[in-house]
Order: sequence, then structure tokens, then C-alpha cells
Amino acid sequence: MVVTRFAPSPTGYLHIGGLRTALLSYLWARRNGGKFVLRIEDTDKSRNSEAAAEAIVEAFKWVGLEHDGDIVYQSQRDEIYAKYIKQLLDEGKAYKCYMSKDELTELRETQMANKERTRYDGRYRDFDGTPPEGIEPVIRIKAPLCGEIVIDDGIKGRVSFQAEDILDDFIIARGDGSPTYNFVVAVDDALMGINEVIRGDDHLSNTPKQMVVYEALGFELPKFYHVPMIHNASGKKLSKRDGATDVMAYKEMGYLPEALLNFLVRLGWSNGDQEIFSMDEMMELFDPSNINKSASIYNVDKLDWLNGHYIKNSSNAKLAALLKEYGVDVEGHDKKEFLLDALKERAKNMKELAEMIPTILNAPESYDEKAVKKAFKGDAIEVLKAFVAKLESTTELHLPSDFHAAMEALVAEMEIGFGKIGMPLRVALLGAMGGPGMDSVMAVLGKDETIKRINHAVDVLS
RNA sequence: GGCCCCAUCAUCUAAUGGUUAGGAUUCAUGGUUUUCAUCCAUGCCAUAGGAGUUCAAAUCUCCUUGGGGUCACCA
Repeated sequence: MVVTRFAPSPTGYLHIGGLRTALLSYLWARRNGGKFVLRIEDTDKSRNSEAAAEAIVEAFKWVGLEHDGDIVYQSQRDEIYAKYIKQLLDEGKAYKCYMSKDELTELRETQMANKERTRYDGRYRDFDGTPPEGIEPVIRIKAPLCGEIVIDDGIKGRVSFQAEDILDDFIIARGDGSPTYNFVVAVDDALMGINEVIRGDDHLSNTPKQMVVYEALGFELPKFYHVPMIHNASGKKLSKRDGATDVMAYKEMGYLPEALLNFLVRLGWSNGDQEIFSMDEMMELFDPSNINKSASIYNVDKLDWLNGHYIKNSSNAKLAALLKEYGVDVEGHDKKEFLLDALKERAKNMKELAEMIPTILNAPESYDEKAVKKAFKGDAIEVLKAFVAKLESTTELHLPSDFHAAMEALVAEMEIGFGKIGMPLRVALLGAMGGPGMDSVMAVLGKDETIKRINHAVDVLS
């Protein structure tokens, strides 16, 4: 059984890069009928926050990712870590180091001055004297001092390190006894049965350290997939400074979760020429072993295009329900089908859609000067008056096509072009150029409101 | 700086030794339309550079260059 996980540290909101690795882990677990678990990495007591963990859960909920089982909080697993630390100590695979922080910085400074790699020098590795007083020791793990360490990565392929280049006896427990990241990650992944780790490739250089822990504890290694980063426009790792990285900000901006997920799954992964993926298709097709090796740049244009696509293809019922979250309630409007049919073709996001609605439902308070100038040349007023007469004399006016027929009849009778009625009508009904077709607008407004708006415009503009 | 990773249009990507290097987004042009948008059509645009292997290289090897990541008692 495939078990994957998402293991964020709750230092803030869920960001877009995190959502991507979560999505990929989720998809791979689902495709294999496995499990996807969520673990909150809150071992650093000075930085964790409950609100942040809740924010992550909220974001998961919004996009519809479901984790299996209870959320695991590392802060609640101190006894487990303590047990394994003790085990390593007892087995002589880890030891107490009484070096003070000052001594450590001093060591680093001399190493830097000598242009050496900064590393712990192992001075307490085999210490059996009397420890110095007033020092709370840290626990260090005995890492191999030489030899090759190979990661058989599912994306990057064979990645090889030399122990002497990258390892030293790193700290697994702080002076206060709390365990550190590289230790708890390995312990938890192993204990939770995670056998496929899909995470950002910024963790690639941590992996050898975690492998040291696996080895020391006799745990079986998972399969690693290090997925390339998402970069900003200037090619750097996406960070909070790059604007919209908070997943929930995308909701506010009017993005649909399916668009965001579709966008993210296509970053570094593809299935031939396919651009549109439903959640079901993603779950059926996604495979981490054909993720690209190179980083991809985050590009909003494509996300906007996808979002527009998903809005156009959403049912009116769904859009109406969603619109409430953007402050517009059209569920009670009897012409909401006409309204949404006309508007969803033109909205790039839900916020835009929400903003368009009052521009149609509310009568214009003024008429745009430029539009008036353009539309009210010649006998526009007379045409509008004639159109009112035409509407009044027509009984069956419900569908957009009914109103369209009325317009057609008028232009035929008056022997004028469509623009002669279309443009002034547009200004009369909406107050400006732009917006959906007049037939749809009139169908939404209904005969009475349409006539009322035209008459008002005729009064004001003649 | 050490170590590691990466390199196809502006961007996301396809092509796993043989294609006029394909698709999508953006952009431009044209069409549709009463306007704007949508939609449709067309167009522009790429294998970082250099060696080598091979009948044949975007694809394999090496070098160069460029970019990124990481080097904590953070995660």
C-alpha cells in the first residue's frame, strides 16, 4: 500500500508551493488506493502557532484535498522521540555534546577563516571525561565520516554525495531536550508507514541526514521523489514576497479550486497535449516518476485562462451558490439562468463575475459620456422610441431570442443597421459600452424594466 | 565559497537516437458580434555554447556558461 504525506511546518498560511506537493502526494496515494496523511511539524515551540495549522486545514478543505486519519502533531509526540533518542544513546549511536554555543561559533569562524567547510569537529564523540558544568548538552548522532551516500530518487535519478563533503555529527536533540527536524522527519515517516515521500527538492540535501537516522534506527527507507521548485518571474524560489502565495488569497481573488489544482498539476508534469484535467483524471493519470527535473516559473496568465475555462463550464446552480461567498446573491432571482448564461462566458474569475451582476441588475445612475457621444448620433432617440413601441406591442417577450426577434423586426422595418439600435439601447440599459448581448440583458430585466430604462434614457438624453 | 540539482519558444510543456521540433498560455492579425469579452482562424517565437560518440543527436558522453537549491540547538 502506498502511503504518502504532507508535512508542513505551521509558521503561516499554506502557500502555493506547499499545495502543489500536497496535491501530488494526494494524487499518487489516491491513484494507488493508498493513504495520504497530514502531519504538522511543530517541534520548534517558539515558532509554531495553532492558527497556522488551522489555516492549512481550511485551505485543504477549500480545494477539496482530504487527508486520511487524524492529523499528526509532532508537538504531541515528545515521548516517542525521547524513546528513540534514548535508544540511540544506549546503543552508542548518539552522544551528548557539551560544547557551548559560543564554542560552536568560534569553531565555525576559524573554519571559515581557513576556508574550510563549517562542520562539527566531533570533539565529544568519544568523550568519557567529566562534563563541563552549567551546560545542557545537545544530543548528536554519529554520522559516517566517509563513504558514498546514494539517493535513488524517483525524479532526479541517482544522486550521490560524499559523506565527508556534507555530513557531520548533527544535532538530533537540543539543549532543552526537544528533537530537531531531520530526526523527527525520519522517525515519523518511518513510524507512520510513509513509503513514498513526495516533497520539494529543497529537501534533497537534507535527505542524507535523514538517511543516517533511518540507518541508525534500522528503519526501512521510503522511496523519495524530490519535485522541482516553483520559481517566481525572476527565477528564484517562490516566497512570501512574491505576492499571492497564500492559497486562500486565491479564493478571495475569485479563483476556482479546480482551476488552481489543474494549474498546479501541470507545473512540471504533463500527459501529452492535455491541458484540462478533472480531479478524477488527475487521480487516474498522475505519476510522480514522470515529473520534470527542472524548476518551473509561476505564470498567472495560464491560471487565468484555466479559471475562465472552469467558470464557463460551471453550472449556473454552482455559480449561484459560489457567488454568495463573493457578496452577491442571485439564487432568488427568477432570471438567474439568463443572467449567468450571459455573464459566465465573460468572467475571468468569480470576483469579476460578482462585480458584473449589479451593473446589469441595477439601473444606470448616469450615462457614460463617451458612449453617449458614440451611440447617440443621428436619430438614436427616435429609434429608441420606436423600439419601445415595438416592445409594447409585442406580447410574448421572455427569452433572449424573443427580444432578439424584436430587434430584428425593428431594424428591418426602419431599414437601419443593427448598430443603430444596439448601441443606443446598450447605453440606455447599462449606461455604458461593454457587457453582454442586449437580448440577454433584456431577457434578464424583463419587458417592463427594459421599457422603463429606455424611457428614462430618452428623457435624460434628448 | 563547498556540495547537490537543473537547462526545448516570453511562460507551461511534447518529442525517451530518425518529426518541416508538436500543443497550450501570452502577444499580433483577421473573422464572428449591437459593444466588450468569449469563440474561431492564422501568424510570430525555442533545442544556452563547444567538443565527442553515431549513418543519424533536443535526446548519449565530456567541457564551458548560465540559473537554482542547500550548507542552524529553523522546518
